[in-house]
Amino acid sequence: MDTVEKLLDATERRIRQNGYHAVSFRDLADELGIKSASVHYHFRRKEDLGKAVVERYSKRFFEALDNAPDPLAAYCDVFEHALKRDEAICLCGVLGAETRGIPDDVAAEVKRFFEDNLAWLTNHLGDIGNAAMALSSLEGGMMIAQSLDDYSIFDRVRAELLSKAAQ
Amino acid sequence: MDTVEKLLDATERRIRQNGYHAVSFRDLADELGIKSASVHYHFRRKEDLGKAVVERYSKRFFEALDNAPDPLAAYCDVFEHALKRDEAICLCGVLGAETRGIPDDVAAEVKRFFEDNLAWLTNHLGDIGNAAMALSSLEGGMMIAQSLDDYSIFDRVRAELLSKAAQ
DNA sequence: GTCTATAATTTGATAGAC
DNA sequence: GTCTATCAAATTATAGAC
Repeated sequence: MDTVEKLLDATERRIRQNGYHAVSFRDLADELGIKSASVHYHFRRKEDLGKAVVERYSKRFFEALDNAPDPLAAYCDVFEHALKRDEAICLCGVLGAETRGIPDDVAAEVKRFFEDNLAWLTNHLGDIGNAAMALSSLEGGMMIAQSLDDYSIFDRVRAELLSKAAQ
Repeated sequence: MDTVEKLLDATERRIRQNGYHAVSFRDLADELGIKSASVHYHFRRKEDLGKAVVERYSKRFFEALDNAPDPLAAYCDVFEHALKRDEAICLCGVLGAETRGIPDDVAAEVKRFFEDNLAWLTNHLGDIGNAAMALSSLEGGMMIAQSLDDYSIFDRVRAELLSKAAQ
């Protein structure tokens, strides 16, 4: 795997666990066994790296939703995977909470992620109210599960969403 | 108003808008027209300040819920006020997203806030599934509304919560 | 309670050799 | 593409005068 990909991996994990401002070029370099100047070679500014991470995250997110037989269940699955496999919340959930404190072009990319999510959900669920509830509760449920260090609140959110949708 | 109260105000606003790591003693001092050494006189370490802010926030939050005739509507109101009057999301929503990247004692105070919220909601709504949905969707709805710079998603969440509760 | 002064560390970023 | 070396700025925090 090339350095760029490794940098994107390490940055995504660190932002998702600690927040944008808790990620430094030196820490990333140490993790990869290189020097911080080499990180700057691949991404001149920190916001270039941040923007690239969000773009890759968003692309992968929607690819994982392709051709799902049950859209809402598939949608919940993607978030559940992100939470339990990676032991971290949604990248855009972290960055959205820090919106005003991060560079404008990174915040713009996060905004686009949420707009695309609402469009996808509205398209597949047919109702924008249900779309708003699904996105908000899953994002909030991840954040609270992380704070409590207990996934059960996320599981309850998922169960409620699917049971109310079946009515 | 004394310096401690002014510091708590400024810190709360800055964390809620930008995140924990985007708040510095110098910025706080500048806002109050004092020097950063004077901030350290009142709060020796940054985590002492952070913990005090969460404690005050939590105390005020539950005071605002006292004696509400309609618990769920009152609960939504508190979050709506926080979002629209302060033009910022929930303090613990920001800190919860940064959980692993902030000092342990601050994270512990945030965890307690969410535990208390779930207990209050479960007590007043009677069902822990509804409690999980209310807390998660309101927290998530605030965060996404901030990212989109558009409150309508929060308003939809609120409307959905109240209409589903009435069924 | 606030100040000046300062320490020690970390940060994002660049220049130029290899 | 990675390195050494370095910079300017910012950070948390402390000592001691007033």
